[in-house]
Amino acid sequence: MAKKRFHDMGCSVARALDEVGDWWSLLVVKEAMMGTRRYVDFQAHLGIAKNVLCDRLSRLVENGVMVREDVGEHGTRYEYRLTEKGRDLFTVVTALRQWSERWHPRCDSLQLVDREAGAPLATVQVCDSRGRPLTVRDVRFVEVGEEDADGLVG
Amino acid sequence: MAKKRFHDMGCSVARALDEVGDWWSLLVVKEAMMGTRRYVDFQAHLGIAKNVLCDRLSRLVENGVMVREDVGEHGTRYEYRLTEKGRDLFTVVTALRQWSERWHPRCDSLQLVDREAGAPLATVQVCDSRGRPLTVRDVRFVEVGEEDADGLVG
DNA sequence: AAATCTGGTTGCTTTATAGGACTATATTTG
DNA sequence: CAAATATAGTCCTATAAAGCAACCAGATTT
Repeated sequence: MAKKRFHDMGCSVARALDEVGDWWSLLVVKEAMMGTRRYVDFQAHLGIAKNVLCDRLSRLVENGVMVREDVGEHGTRYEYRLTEKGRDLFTVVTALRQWSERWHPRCDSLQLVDREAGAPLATVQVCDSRGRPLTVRDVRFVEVGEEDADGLVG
Repeated sequence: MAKKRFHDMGCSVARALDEVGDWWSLLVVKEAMMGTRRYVDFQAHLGIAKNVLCDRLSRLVENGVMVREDVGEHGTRYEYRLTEKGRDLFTVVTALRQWSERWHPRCDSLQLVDREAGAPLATVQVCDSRGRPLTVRDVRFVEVGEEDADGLVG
């Protein structure tokens, strides 16, 4: 009767969600991407309960998405920072952000721009090997080593 | 003491996760993207509890991510299908899939290929307005209407 | 007529989450 | 020097959500 976990479902999407699909997890990652590093700041900015924050940070550290570093020059002080693996979730978070902006406009006052030019980012898209955009209807799922056809989606 | 929802946090990522960030929600969407349409099939393929599946499907329909269609030619029969909004989550799901494949190789036997060429997809990336790949360290978050600087991430 | 299929609902148990009180160490303030 | 503040938690309790099995109702198949 324990909460079902997804890591053993033989599906990479499930495996990913097992690590970052909990309530709050991706928001903690997103907050870290905005520069937040300290426990109290995560707590204040997100409005998350302290014990839940504790649990999420621990799990993210366990899974190699973040690291906890002692920076206690003055007093008890730690920093939670994204690892390479964590920073690599930028695509996921940005895809979510853009999806949200397309379907619920004006719910956010923040905009992402590239640091160099100050211009808005391009839309994240799934593309084929030659860079042409694809929808879910343009793809097939094949067993590695086998051929497999399936119908249209939607 | 009710579960905290994210829709009113003034953050588009939070808003997105409020709709599809529940345990199981994105897996249901992913399953639909693979062609599954019927209640019993979602249940069998995912191994999700029936009442939870009920709740997730209802919420996805409420939020316009899926639709429930009566196709009861023979007996009680409905189909749950993705809407345009739901299909638009393809980028998010694919980004998650690719992230997972990078960080936990060989946990899935399925591969996505484009229907036309049969070739694997390109890697989903965040790019600037001219198509050059960006990491989270290459972006800034600005208040719309204002300028705002922030430090490096990670 | 009985069994099966489909799409649920209900009740029960376990786990998660929210919120507040509390702690321990270290630092800053008066 | 004493008191207040800061940081990073832990512990406890109440409510909500998840998992599981049993049950149900209409329609179809056997």
